[in-house]
Amino acid sequence: MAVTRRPGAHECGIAAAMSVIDGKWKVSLLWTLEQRPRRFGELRRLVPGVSEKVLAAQLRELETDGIVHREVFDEVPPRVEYSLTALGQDLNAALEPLGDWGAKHLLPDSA
Amino acid sequence: MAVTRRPGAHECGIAAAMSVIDGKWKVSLLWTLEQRPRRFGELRRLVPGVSEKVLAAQLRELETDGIVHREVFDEVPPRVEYSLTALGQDLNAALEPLGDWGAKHLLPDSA
DNA sequence: CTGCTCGCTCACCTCGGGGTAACCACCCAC
DNA sequence: GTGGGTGGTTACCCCGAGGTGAGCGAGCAG
Repeated sequence: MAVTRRPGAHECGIAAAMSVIDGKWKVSLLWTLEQRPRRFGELRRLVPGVSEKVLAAQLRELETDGIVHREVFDEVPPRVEYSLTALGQDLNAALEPLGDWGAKHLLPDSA
Repeated sequence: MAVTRRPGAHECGIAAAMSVIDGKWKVSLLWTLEQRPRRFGELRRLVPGVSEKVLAAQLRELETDGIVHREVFDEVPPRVEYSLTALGQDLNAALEPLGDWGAKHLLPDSA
């Protein structure tokens, strides 16, 4: 979304956070990785609709932002596992109120 | 951002919430309106960089989503005031943890 | 008559995020 | 040799959010 940041209490914090979760699939990835570490192809299957290119790109962005950890196992066939860092888990926790708000006020029946 | 929504606990809630705050200037608007109701031109000045077209569009989206209230005063020169609804105030509150997270972990010095 | 403010709307263009498909190296099974 | 699965990279295209500038209708100041 590329939210514009202006000085101000925690609005700048929001802008910074938004820039980190900016990307069509990042929240889905965050949420999927919350459960347990996943492999690349696993993520591709669990997040239907994402292309390999964009999946790789957004995972890399999350990695450079310190949200996910990427671990390469030198096996054959090659294996790569992505997992949430502590920072990523904090981020997911910080997203919960927003999810609750959305579920409460926007979804047809959250009974 | 147009976050993709898939079934799941409150991830769909997050996706719904994200679709509401999706727009380059919406969080800034939310934050500016949090303080007090504002007029159109006032918002344009307080949120530097936004164009009139996009300001009008995003305000209208926020209005149809029930986040802001638009009140027209039949004066001359014309006056229009935008304010947060209760729903909008709830949304801002739900965004606070995210802002705190961003301020804490992403901003250079939040001391 | 001209110009200014206010709150928009409209037509036009740009730019980049994301989609599509092909390709890579490696190894195994058939 | 052919196909499949691993985890990617690369080139190319498309579309839509957002930026730009103009206009508009009313009224008041000069």
